Amino acid sequence: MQITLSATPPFSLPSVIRSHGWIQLAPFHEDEITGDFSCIVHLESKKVIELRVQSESGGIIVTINDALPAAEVQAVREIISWMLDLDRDFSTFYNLASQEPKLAQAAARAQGRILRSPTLFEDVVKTILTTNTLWAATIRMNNNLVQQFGSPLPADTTRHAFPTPGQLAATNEETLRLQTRLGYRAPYILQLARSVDSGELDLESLKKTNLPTSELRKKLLAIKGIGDYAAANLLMLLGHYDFIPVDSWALKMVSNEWYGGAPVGRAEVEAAFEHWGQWQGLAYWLWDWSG
DNA sequence: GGTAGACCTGGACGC
DNA sequence: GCGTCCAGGTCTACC
Repeated sequence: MQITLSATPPFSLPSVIRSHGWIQLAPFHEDEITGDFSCIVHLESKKVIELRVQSESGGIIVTINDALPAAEVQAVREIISWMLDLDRDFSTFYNLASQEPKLAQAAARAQGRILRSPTLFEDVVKTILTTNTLWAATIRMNNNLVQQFGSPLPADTTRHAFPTPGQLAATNEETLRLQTRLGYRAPYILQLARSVDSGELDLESLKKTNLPTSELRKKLLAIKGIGDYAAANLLMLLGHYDFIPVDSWALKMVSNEWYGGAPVGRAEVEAAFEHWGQWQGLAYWLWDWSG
Protein backbone atom coordinates (compact mmCIF):
# COMPACT_ATOMS: atom_id res chain seq x y z
CA MET A 1 0.00 0.00 0.00
CA GLN A 2 1.00 3.62 -0.47
CA ILE A 3 0.50 6.71 1.65
CA THR A 4 0.91 10.23 0.25
CA LEU A 5 1.96 13.12 2.47
CA SER A 6 2.39 16.79 1.60
CA ALA A 7 5.00 19.14 3.07
CA THR A 8 5.15 22.84 3.82
CA PRO A 9 7.09 24.29 0.86
CA PRO A 10 9.85 24.47 -0.05
CA PHE A 11 10.57 20.78 0.43
CA SER A 12 13.32 18.54 -0.91
CA LEU A 13 13.65 14.91 0.18
CA PRO A 14 17.36 14.74 -0.81
CA SER A 15 17.96 17.87 1.26
CA VAL A 16 16.49 16.21 4.37
CA ILE A 17 18.35 12.96 3.76
CA ARG A 18 21.67 14.79 3.43
CA SER A 19 21.04 17.13 6.36
CA HIS A 20 23.45 15.06 8.49
CA GLY A 21 24.87 11.57 8.84
CA TRP A 22 21.81 9.84 10.27
CA ILE A 23 20.94 8.25 6.92
CA GLN A 24 24.12 6.14 7.28
CA LEU A 25 22.90 4.68 10.57
CA ALA A 26 20.78 1.51 10.63
CA PRO A 27 17.91 0.94 10.27
CA PHE A 28 17.98 3.75 7.72
CA HIS A 29 18.99 2.74 4.23
CA GLU A 30 19.54 5.06 1.29
CA ASP A 31 19.16 4.06 -2.34
CA GLU A 32 21.99 6.13 -3.78
CA ILE A 33 20.73 5.71 -7.35
CA THR A 34 17.12 6.86 -6.87
CA GLY A 35 17.72 9.15 -3.87
CA ASP A 36 14.93 7.35 -2.00
CA PHE A 37 15.36 5.91 1.47
CA SER A 38 13.84 3.27 3.66
CA CYS A 39 13.58 2.71 7.38
CA ILE A 40 12.43 -0.27 9.42
CA VAL A 41 10.13 0.77 12.22
CA HIS A 42 8.70 -1.00 15.22
CA LEU A 43 5.09 0.18 15.60
CA GLU A 44 3.44 0.40 19.01
CA SER A 45 1.22 -2.45 17.83
CA LYS A 46 4.47 -4.54 17.89
CA LYS A 47 4.38 -4.92 14.11
CA VAL A 48 7.75 -4.44 12.36
CA ILE A 49 7.48 -2.92 8.89
CA GLU A 50 9.66 -1.30 6.27
CA LEU A 51 8.76 2.22 5.11
CA ARG A 52 10.11 3.07 1.65
CA VAL A 53 10.02 6.81 1.03
CA GLN A 54 10.29 8.57 -2.32
CA SER A 55 9.75 12.11 -3.57
CA GLU A 56 6.38 13.22 -4.91
CA SER A 57 5.42 16.67 -6.12
CA GLY A 58 4.96 18.76 -2.99
CA GLY A 59 5.78 15.94 -0.63
CA ILE A 60 6.46 12.23 -0.46
CA ILE A 61 4.99 8.80 -1.08
CA VAL A 62 5.50 6.04 1.48
CA THR A 63 5.31 2.45 0.24
CA ILE A 64 4.65 -0.45 2.63
CA ASN A 65 4.53 -4.09 1.59
CA ASP A 66 1.56 -4.97 3.77
CA ALA A 67 -1.92 -3.48 3.97
CA LEU A 68 -2.33 -1.83 7.35
CA PRO A 69 -5.44 -1.12 9.40
CA ALA A 70 -6.50 2.54 9.72
CA ALA A 71 -4.90 3.02 13.14
CA GLU A 72 -1.51 1.84 11.88
CA VAL A 73 -1.79 3.97 8.74
CA GLN A 74 -2.31 6.98 10.99
CA ALA A 75 0.68 5.91 13.10
CA VAL A 76 2.84 5.71 9.96
CA ARG A 77 1.67 9.17 8.89
CA GLU A 78 2.69 10.62 12.24
CA ILE A 79 6.05 8.82 12.25
CA ILE A 80 7.00 9.97 8.74
CA SER A 81 5.75 13.48 9.38
CA TRP A 82 7.98 13.64 12.46
CA MET A 83 11.02 12.08 10.77
CA LEU A 84 10.95 14.51 7.84
CA ASP A 85 9.56 17.49 9.79
CA LEU A 86 7.04 17.93 6.98
CA ASP A 87 4.99 20.68 8.61
CA ARG A 88 7.77 23.07 9.63
CA ASP A 89 7.82 26.56 8.10
CA PHE A 90 11.31 28.06 7.68
CA SER A 91 10.21 31.28 5.95
CA THR A 92 11.39 33.54 8.82
CA PHE A 93 14.83 31.96 8.72
CA TYR A 94 14.99 32.12 4.94
CA ASN A 95 14.25 35.86 5.04
CA LEU A 96 17.18 36.40 7.36
CA ALA A 97 19.44 33.98 5.51
CA SER A 98 18.86 35.75 2.19
CA GLN A 99 20.91 38.68 3.56
CA GLU A 100 23.93 36.45 4.27
CA PRO A 101 25.91 35.19 1.24
CA LYS A 102 27.01 32.08 3.16
CA LEU A 103 23.37 31.10 3.68
CA ALA A 104 21.72 32.67 0.67
CA GLN A 105 21.09 29.30 -1.02
CA ALA A 106 19.22 27.83 1.95
CA ALA A 107 15.72 28.53 0.60
CA ALA A 108 16.53 27.51 -2.98
CA ARG A 109 17.93 24.24 -1.66
CA ALA A 110 15.02 23.79 0.75
CA GLN A 111 17.48 23.33 3.61
CA GLY A 112 16.60 23.38 7.28
CA ARG A 113 14.81 20.12 7.96
CA ILE A 114 17.02 17.63 9.79
CA LEU A 115 16.37 13.91 9.42
CA ARG A 116 15.00 12.41 12.65
CA SER A 117 14.59 8.85 13.82
CA PRO A 118 11.06 7.57 14.47
CA THR A 119 11.47 8.00 18.24
CA LEU A 120 13.38 10.49 20.35
CA PHE A 121 14.74 7.51 22.28
CA GLU A 122 16.47 6.32 19.11
CA ASP A 123 17.88 9.79 18.45
CA VAL A 124 19.19 10.14 22.01
CA VAL A 125 20.92 6.75 21.83
CA LYS A 126 22.43 7.55 18.44
CA THR A 127 23.60 10.94 19.70
CA ILE A 128 25.37 9.29 22.66
CA LEU A 129 27.03 6.97 20.14
CA THR A 130 28.44 9.99 18.29
CA THR A 131 30.24 11.36 21.34
CA ASN A 132 33.93 10.91 21.95
CA THR A 133 34.47 8.62 19.02
CA LEU A 134 35.02 8.55 15.29
CA TRP A 135 32.09 8.34 12.86
CA ALA A 136 33.10 4.86 11.70
CA ALA A 137 32.84 3.64 15.29
CA THR A 138 29.42 5.30 15.67
CA ILE A 139 28.19 3.39 12.63
CA ARG A 140 29.62 0.14 14.01
CA MET A 141 28.20 0.52 17.52
CA ASN A 142 24.79 1.48 16.18
CA ASN A 143 24.81 -1.44 13.76
CA ASN A 144 25.70 -3.81 16.60
CA LEU A 145 22.78 -2.49 18.67
CA VAL A 146 20.31 -2.91 15.81
CA GLN A 147 21.50 -6.38 14.81
CA GLN A 148 21.80 -7.75 18.34
CA PHE A 149 18.67 -6.32 19.95
CA GLY A 150 16.26 -5.01 17.30
CA SER A 151 13.26 -7.01 16.10
CA PRO A 152 13.74 -8.60 12.64
CA LEU A 153 11.72 -7.54 9.63
CA PRO A 154 9.46 -10.56 8.90
CA ALA A 155 9.99 -10.30 5.13
CA ASP A 156 13.79 -10.20 5.52
CA THR A 157 15.03 -11.38 8.89
CA THR A 158 18.58 -10.18 8.19
CA ARG A 159 17.30 -6.64 8.69
CA HIS A 160 16.14 -5.26 12.01
CA ALA A 161 14.33 -2.31 13.55
CA PHE A 162 16.08 -0.15 16.13
CA PRO A 163 15.69 -1.79 19.53
CA THR A 164 12.92 -0.52 21.77
CA PRO A 165 13.68 0.74 25.29
CA GLY A 166 12.27 -2.53 26.62
CA GLN A 167 14.53 -4.66 24.44
CA LEU A 168 17.63 -2.78 25.64
CA ALA A 169 16.43 -2.61 29.23
CA ALA A 170 16.33 -6.40 29.29
CA THR A 171 20.06 -6.77 28.61
CA ASN A 172 22.96 -6.00 30.92
CA GLU A 173 25.97 -3.72 31.01
CA GLU A 174 28.53 -6.45 30.39
CA THR A 175 26.81 -7.54 27.17
CA LEU A 176 26.59 -3.96 25.93
CA ARG A 177 30.24 -3.34 26.80
CA LEU A 178 31.82 -6.49 25.48
CA GLN A 179 29.54 -7.76 22.72
CA THR A 180 28.01 -4.55 21.42
CA ARG A 181 31.34 -2.76 21.94
CA LEU A 182 29.79 0.35 23.47
CA GLY A 183 32.61 0.69 25.99
CA TYR A 184 31.98 3.22 28.76
CA ARG A 185 28.75 4.30 27.01
CA ALA A 186 27.11 0.99 27.97
CA PRO A 187 25.85 2.09 31.43
CA TYR A 188 24.52 5.35 29.95
CA ILE A 189 22.51 3.55 27.27
CA LEU A 190 21.29 0.93 29.72
CA GLN A 191 20.19 3.49 32.30
CA LEU A 192 18.41 5.50 29.60
CA ALA A 193 16.60 2.42 28.25
CA ARG A 194 15.50 1.34 31.71
CA SER A 195 14.25 4.75 32.74
CA VAL A 196 12.24 5.12 29.51
CA ASP A 197 10.94 1.55 29.70
CA SER A 198 9.81 1.97 33.30
CA GLY A 199 8.00 5.21 32.49
CA GLU A 200 10.26 7.22 34.78
CA LEU A 201 11.42 9.26 31.77
CA ASP A 202 8.86 10.23 29.11
CA LEU A 203 11.21 11.15 26.28
CA GLU A 204 8.61 11.10 23.52
CA SER A 205 6.58 13.83 25.25
CA LEU A 206 9.49 16.19 24.60
CA LYS A 207 8.69 16.08 20.88
CA LYS A 208 5.66 18.31 21.38
CA THR A 209 6.41 20.11 24.60
CA ASN A 210 5.88 23.84 24.98
CA LEU A 211 8.84 24.15 27.33
CA PRO A 212 11.25 27.00 26.55
CA THR A 213 14.55 25.86 25.05
CA SER A 214 16.47 26.44 28.29
CA GLU A 215 14.16 24.10 30.22
CA LEU A 216 14.20 21.49 27.47
CA ARG A 217 17.99 21.65 27.49
CA LYS A 218 18.05 21.02 31.25
CA LYS A 219 15.96 17.90 30.79
CA LEU A 220 18.33 16.62 28.11
CA LEU A 221 21.43 17.42 30.17
CA ALA A 222 19.94 15.39 33.04
CA ILE A 223 20.42 12.25 30.91
CA LYS A 224 23.75 10.58 31.70
CA GLY A 225 25.99 10.72 28.65
CA ILE A 226 24.39 13.90 27.31
CA GLY A 227 26.61 16.95 27.67
CA ASP A 228 26.64 20.37 26.01
CA TYR A 229 27.36 19.10 22.51
CA ALA A 230 24.85 16.25 22.61
CA ALA A 231 22.13 18.43 24.14
CA ALA A 232 22.57 21.06 21.44
CA ASN A 233 22.45 18.36 18.77
CA LEU A 234 19.22 16.96 20.20
CA LEU A 235 17.71 20.43 20.52
CA MET A 236 18.36 20.91 16.80
CA LEU A 237 16.57 17.64 16.09
CA LEU A 238 13.67 18.85 18.22
CA GLY A 239 13.43 22.07 16.21
CA HIS A 240 15.11 24.38 18.73
CA TYR A 241 18.06 26.18 17.16
CA ASP A 242 19.21 28.42 20.03
CA PHE A 243 22.38 26.43 20.79
CA ILE A 244 25.30 25.31 18.65
CA PRO A 245 26.57 21.73 18.92
CA VAL A 246 30.22 22.66 19.42
CA ASP A 247 32.49 19.73 18.67
CA SER A 248 36.04 19.46 17.37
CA TRP A 249 34.81 19.96 13.80
CA ALA A 250 33.07 23.21 14.73
CA LEU A 251 36.24 24.51 16.37
CA LYS A 252 38.22 23.69 13.25
CA MET A 253 35.71 25.30 10.87
CA VAL A 254 35.36 28.52 12.88
CA SER A 255 39.12 28.71 13.28
CA ASN A 256 39.63 28.48 9.53
CA GLU A 257 36.74 30.83 8.69
CA TRP A 258 37.50 33.74 11.03
CA TYR A 259 40.77 33.18 12.91
CA GLY A 260 43.24 32.24 10.21
CA GLY A 261 43.60 28.70 11.53
CA ALA A 262 44.58 29.78 15.06
CA PRO A 263 43.18 27.64 17.90
CA VAL A 264 39.72 28.72 19.11
CA GLY A 265 37.41 27.59 21.89
CA ARG A 266 33.71 27.22 22.46
CA ALA A 267 33.31 30.94 23.15
CA GLU A 268 34.59 31.90 19.70
CA VAL A 269 32.20 29.48 17.97
CA GLU A 270 29.24 30.85 19.92
CA ALA A 271 30.31 34.46 19.33
CA ALA A 272 30.49 33.86 15.58
CA PHE A 273 26.79 32.97 15.41
CA GLU A 274 25.36 34.80 18.42
CA HIS A 275 23.65 37.45 16.29
CA TRP A 276 21.47 34.79 14.68
CA GLY A 277 19.60 34.47 17.98
CA GLN A 278 17.02 31.67 17.94
CA TRP A 279 18.36 30.55 14.54
CA GLN A 280 22.06 30.36 15.44
CA GLY A 281 22.19 26.58 15.49
CA LEU A 282 20.66 26.39 12.03
CA ALA A 283 22.88 29.18 10.70
CA TYR A 284 25.91 27.20 11.91
CA TRP A 285 24.50 23.95 10.51
CA LEU A 286 23.89 25.33 7.03
CA TRP A 287 26.86 27.69 6.81
CA ASP A 288 28.83 27.39 3.58
CA TRP A 289 32.34 26.59 4.86
CA SER A 290 33.76 26.01 1.40
CA GLY A 291 35.57 29.34 1.40
C1' DG B 1 32.46 28.07 37.95
C1' DG B 2 36.62 26.19 36.02
C1' DT B 3 39.92 22.42 35.26
C1' DA B 4 42.38 17.88 35.17
C1' DG B 5 42.17 13.24 34.47
C1' DA B 6 39.69 9.02 33.46
C1' DC B 7 36.66 6.70 30.51
C1' DC B 8 36.88 3.26 25.79
C1' DT B 9 37.48 1.92 20.99
C1' DG B 10 39.82 1.24 16.86
C1' DG B 11 42.79 3.19 13.33
C1' DA B 12 47.48 4.72 12.29
C1' DC B 13 52.07 4.17 12.91
C1' DG B 14 56.69 2.36 14.17
C1' DC B 15 59.32 -1.50 15.17
C1' DG C 1 52.17 -9.29 15.12
C1' DC C 2 52.74 -6.31 18.90
C1' DG C 3 52.96 -2.03 21.44
C1' DT C 4 52.11 2.84 21.54
C1' DC C 5 49.83 6.98 20.38
C1' DC C 6 45.90 9.55 19.18
C1' DA C 7 41.03 11.46 18.41
C1' DG C 8 36.61 11.97 20.00
C1' DG C 9 32.70 14.44 24.40
C1' DT C 10 31.23 13.59 29.10
C1' DC C 11 31.65 12.64 33.92
C1' DT C 12 33.57 13.16 38.44
C1' DA C 13 36.52 14.96 41.79
C1' DC C 14 38.81 18.69 43.20
C1' DC C 15 40.08 23.54 43.81
